[in-house]
Amino acid sequence: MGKIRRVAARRHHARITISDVAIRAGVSPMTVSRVINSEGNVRGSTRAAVDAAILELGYSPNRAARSLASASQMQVCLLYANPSSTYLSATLLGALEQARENDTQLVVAECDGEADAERTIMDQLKGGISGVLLVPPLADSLYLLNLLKELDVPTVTMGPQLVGERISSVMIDDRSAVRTMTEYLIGLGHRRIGFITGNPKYLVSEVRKSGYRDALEAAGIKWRPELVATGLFSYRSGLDAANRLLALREIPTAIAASNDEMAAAAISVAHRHHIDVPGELTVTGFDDTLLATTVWPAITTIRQPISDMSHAAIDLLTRSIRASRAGSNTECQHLTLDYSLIERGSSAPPAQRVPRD
Amino acid sequence: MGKIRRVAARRHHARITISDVAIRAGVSPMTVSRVINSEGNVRGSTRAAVDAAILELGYSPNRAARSLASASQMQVCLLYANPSSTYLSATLLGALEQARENDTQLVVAECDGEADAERTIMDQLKGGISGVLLVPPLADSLYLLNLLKELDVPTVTMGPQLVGERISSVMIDDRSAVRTMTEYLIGLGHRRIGFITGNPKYLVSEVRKSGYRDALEAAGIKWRPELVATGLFSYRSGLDAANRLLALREIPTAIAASNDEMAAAAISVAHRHHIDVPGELTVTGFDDTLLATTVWPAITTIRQPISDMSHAAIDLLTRSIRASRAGSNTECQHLTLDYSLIERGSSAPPAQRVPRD
DNA sequence: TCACGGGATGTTAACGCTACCACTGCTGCC
DNA sequence: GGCAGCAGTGGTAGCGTTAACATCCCGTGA
Repeated sequence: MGKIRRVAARRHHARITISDVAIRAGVSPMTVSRVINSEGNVRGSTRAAVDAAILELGYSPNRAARSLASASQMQVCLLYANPSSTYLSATLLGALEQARENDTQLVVAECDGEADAERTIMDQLKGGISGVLLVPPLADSLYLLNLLKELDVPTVTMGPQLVGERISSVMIDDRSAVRTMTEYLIGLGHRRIGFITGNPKYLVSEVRKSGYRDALEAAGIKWRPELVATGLFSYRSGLDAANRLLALREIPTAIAASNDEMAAAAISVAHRHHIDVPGELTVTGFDDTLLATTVWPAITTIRQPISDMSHAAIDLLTRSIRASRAGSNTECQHLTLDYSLIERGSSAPPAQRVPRD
Repeated sequence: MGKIRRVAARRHHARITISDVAIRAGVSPMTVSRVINSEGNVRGSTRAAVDAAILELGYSPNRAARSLASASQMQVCLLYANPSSTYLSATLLGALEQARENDTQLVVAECDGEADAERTIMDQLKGGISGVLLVPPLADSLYLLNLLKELDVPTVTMGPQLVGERISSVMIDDRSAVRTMTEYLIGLGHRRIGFITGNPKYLVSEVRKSGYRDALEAAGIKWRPELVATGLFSYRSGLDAANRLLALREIPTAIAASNDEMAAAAISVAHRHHIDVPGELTVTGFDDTLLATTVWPAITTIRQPISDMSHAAIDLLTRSIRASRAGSNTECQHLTLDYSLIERGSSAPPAQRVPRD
């Protein structure tokens, strides 16, 4: 008895495919593909018909088939080193969303220090990633940036635009942000404004300090070195810095800290000195981390659109990967997104000194 | 003149495929596939040969081809509602890693409240997701769990194992964790131990309180209602609860709070009452959030292995999706992972009352 | 001795999409 | 008129893997 060769009728998933759309629109699958990928050389009427069919059938392309056929399976690596979890989670959310949109696999890797970062990058490259996104503080590392440039790995940073480095970046204008904050304090009536810097080893610290100076200069307020205390971005360093500022003969009526942690520390020091915040002392932060709303009073601060930034960064990265694969040498881009000043309970006009109306 | 049909020699990506491995190992691609997917019915020696070939060639399977062939393009949705960013980032990291391993697309969606969650779930289902991971506090919502069960959507929660609910979950043993913490306090010599509960509307609050009672009972310490203050998990509610406990005629020598925020609040209240922590009062938290190490003294607390939990949860979820697709009706599982007690500066033996040696 | 069962392995045909041509008209130009 | 050029479209053959069979082989029991 002859054997009947049953053709494997792989259960049809009832999924709508490109062919379904093609039939519906009365064209070939290839044309549908062209429409989907918004290639040129498709007549307007054809395009419209296909679009209509897609809409009617609720078609959405199969990502797996797409990357298989186009051999464009993209993986990018988001590299971080102990940032605050607020920053990390916001970054991840934005990056994930954009990665999904761009049909790209997101790999997240932690490392501590540059040496470890180098190792991690090499490992990831072996693992098949085709681009790297650096978030602070790694985004600040000239060493890493040079390494990545030598390896010719498409890279985007979320951080300061490094002079001379031809690497794309997404950021806010830190200088202008601190200037805005300082101007806000001046607007409240403060004249004696202390400033707690960030860790001098990071470029962004210097940048933020410049914003403070800019505002003072613009308002014609003399810059006093004793009102600037160096911090390291940590709570502990904030305690020390605030102690120094509050030990001055004439204490400031406001303190602008370079991040929320140090601002929280300043509030704590003030309370220990029985100085009321904001009644006797205004304190402001930077970053709008969880901490800003946890302490009492809640901290007036600057919010970076972190999710939007990582969103944009991933988009930039995937584009530049595609471009470099296509052989075209794209210029690197620098995106600047808008920050916002979040006014909370830790800031108020100065008390007695400048009586207001 | 006949046309010569040139076969499109799609540029070979020099990528190592399953066939390369098969040739090297002297078997068929199918056998290699079986080895990769660790299916049964492969002889040990064959398996070894294939493994060797894989190693030699540095082969790694093409994810796109895999999901295409197995029609297993899986998307799972991680649904969250304003959890702490510490929790969120840890969850995301674990989930991302496992999702990658299981070749699954992770979609993250935020929502606030049950009504919004329902809408989000419906949207995501339309978007093609095939499973849902609920993280606290959504994991606690009977309403959502019932909804998901009715919709027959594979679901895993990171949270309490709800009685009667046939939904898989991953968690730590909260009851035992609080018991451990309380026993630690008793071991330090504390006898008068206050407890700040979580928001009564969440099951986990009750569970944690039971752990406190367990420990007291086991140590033969009488349970005093006045030593239990109800909180809501928030910093503010922690202030109120701590104020109540510290207003007692005889104040406790230790306070165990149901989370770090309330513990931080308790420390703050103690300081305002000029009570030294941990000299005169020990305070402990739960969760090991960023806050635990930010405040001073740093809080002794319980750490949940959050990344490991989401890791496990995603694995559970993808398995159950695969199972439900295969038609087999899997039992739901409940995984319990280990917690750890992190000893920090906020705990010490009680002061004068119980002189030690 | 031989059919039988079942474990181990091979074969074939998808999965849904796109690269790479081929083809069809039409325009423009010598 | 013939032919190159080009926009618009279609046909075909994969991309790398796995599902569903088909086949082989070896030990067993009748």
